[in-house]
Parts: sequence; structure tokens; C-alpha cells
Amino acid sequence: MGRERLRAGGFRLTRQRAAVLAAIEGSEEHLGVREVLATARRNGRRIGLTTVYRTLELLVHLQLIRKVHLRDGCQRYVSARAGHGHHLICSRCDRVVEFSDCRLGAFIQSVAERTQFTIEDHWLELFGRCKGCRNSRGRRPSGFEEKDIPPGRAGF
Amino acid sequence: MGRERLRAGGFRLTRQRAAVLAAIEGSEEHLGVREVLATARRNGRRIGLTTVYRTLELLVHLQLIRKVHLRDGCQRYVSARAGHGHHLICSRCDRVVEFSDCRLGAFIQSVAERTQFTIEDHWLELFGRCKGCRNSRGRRPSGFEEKDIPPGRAGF
DNA sequence: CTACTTGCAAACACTTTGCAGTTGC
DNA sequence: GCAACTGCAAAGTGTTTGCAAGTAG
Repeated sequence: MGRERLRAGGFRLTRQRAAVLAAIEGSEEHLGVREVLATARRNGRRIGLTTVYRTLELLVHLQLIRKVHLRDGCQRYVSARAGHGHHLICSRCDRVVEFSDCRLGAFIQSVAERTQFTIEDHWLELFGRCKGCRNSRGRRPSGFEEKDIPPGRAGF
Repeated sequence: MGRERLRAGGFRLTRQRAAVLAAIEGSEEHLGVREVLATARRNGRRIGLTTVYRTLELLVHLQLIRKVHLRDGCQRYVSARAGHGHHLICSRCDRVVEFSDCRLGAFIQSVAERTQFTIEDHWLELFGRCKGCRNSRGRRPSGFEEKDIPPGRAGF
């Protein structure tokens, strides 16, 4: 399915590109750049990091995959096949669930009128705890909210 | 206003922290780390990059400022005073308008039921063209969508 | 065959850390 | 005065670029 889209864009179908796409489509989870590289190599492909970067960029452009931003800004990738593309991300285990029915249309229109913007796209991510992590302690934090602040002192 | 919050957390009010906060609160736009540094220095403060990083992290923690993630993942900062914090971002000039009335409550609840997640937070950003940029050509792209793809060739 | 693609090495950009000197309270 | 804070330099991390060699079509 990606193959046609590549060809249609005038791009060549190389083993490396196929491997990157396969890695992402074959994963339940979102993958980071290093993980894509590792997966592709585990599948027996000879491929370099540079190519992974370039290929991911291309595949996003062709809308075969999609970026997921975690809260700390790190970029990961998932297959775009699963629909219109919003994400629900577990703040503990980082599991990603994709959903599509955001029903934001009316709201977006009202913002457009108020702000005089022409709105082209939107991006919605929900954060929470998945069933398995709901009762786990700990926040898998971006850094320091873990630390308690002793009375009158900084803890930072 | 930030001063009390700093003190309340047990943190010291230094010139540098005041300068970072002033830079962000004094700006209509969101600022990147370098820009915060430049602004603070322009205002006559002696301050280093390291301190800017540390201070931004602290101010986010104290909820005096907020991160904005642009699509390319770069992190910028705005004052948190402007409300609940969703952003409408001009895809050409990067102007940011903040809005708060996202009315996502019912939708979020339905996702929570369906997915068995406990949803703690959400993050919505809208992208479009502001009034001034609406008729401008060009996309201010993340890289390469600017390039036209000549028939049958890659352009990439 | 030829232009597109790859992958290494090196450059680059961004962020964090160690630590001696400085400063708010 | 003392712990908190700063800022430099250096290390660490993630991403991009130049370019010679490889390969899809």
C-alpha cells in the first residue's frame, strides 16, 4: 500500500524504505528513530541512521506514517493507516491508542471566526493512564515533578 | 505575580529569574530558549544560557509559563497567564494565539469509556494562516513540502 | 546507464552536568 | 553566613550535511 504511494510520488522503492515502513507498520507501539533503526536491522536489513531520518521524513510527507509528540517533545512515529490520527498516550507506559472521531468541526469554525485565521489542520493528544497503569504509583516524569518539595525548601 | 509563586515554592527571586519571566510575559509571541536569553540580555541583564534552561524548567513547573510545541517538535514558551492554554499557530509566521474554550469534555469522557483510560490532560493545537499571512505564498515548511514535484520526478 | 539513494564521517544544534564563584535572604 | 543560585566549559544527545559509492528502474 505504501509502495504505490512511493511510486506515485516519483520515489524509488528501496529495501531501506520498505524496511522502515515495515518496522512501523509492524509495531503496535510508536517507535523512535533509534527503534526504527534497530527493528529494521533486526529484520536483516542493512541500513544506516541517516537513511532512517531521511526516510521517516519522506514517509511523513507521503502520509504513510505520522509523528507523535510526547510531552517532552521527543518525536516518535506510528503508521498512518489507523485513521485520522489523534492519540491517547499513557503517561506511564507510553502506550499509544489512536482514535479518529474528534468532532471538533463546530468548535474549529468558531475559533476561525473569532481569530480571523484560516484553520488548516489540528492536532489533539490526550494523556492519561491506561488500564494497566492506572493504579501504579509514579509519574514517569519529564524530570523533576517526582521530587517532593520539603517544607520551606527547594527540592529542585 | 510570579514573585509570590516563586517564594511560595521556596525558591529565591533572583534577577535572572525575574528577567526570564519578564521576557516571556512581555512578549506577544512565544519565545524560544535563545530568544529568551537575547531578550533578557537586551534588557540589561547578565545571564547565561544554562540559567535560562534551568529557569524555564522551573517556571513551567510553577505553572507561570507554558510550553508550546510546534509541529517540528521545537519547544517554545509563553506566559501561562493567558488562560487554559491551547494554541492556534500560524503555519507561516508562527504567530501564536491562545484560546481556552475547547469544550472537549463530553468527547473526552466518551474516549475514556471506550478505551478504559483515565484521562488526565489534553493538548490541542490548531494550525492555519493568520489574517496577515492568509494570502501569502509559501508554507514555511518543516523542510521540503515547498518544493514542487516535477512530473515523474522526485523533487525531494 | 544514469539519476536517485545510501551510509559514513563530520559538522551542527540543542540540552545537561560538574564545579568554582556569587548572591539572596 | 550559608545554602541556593549562577555561569562557564565540557560532555552528552539528537539531527543534518557533504560526498563517494551503490542501486532501482
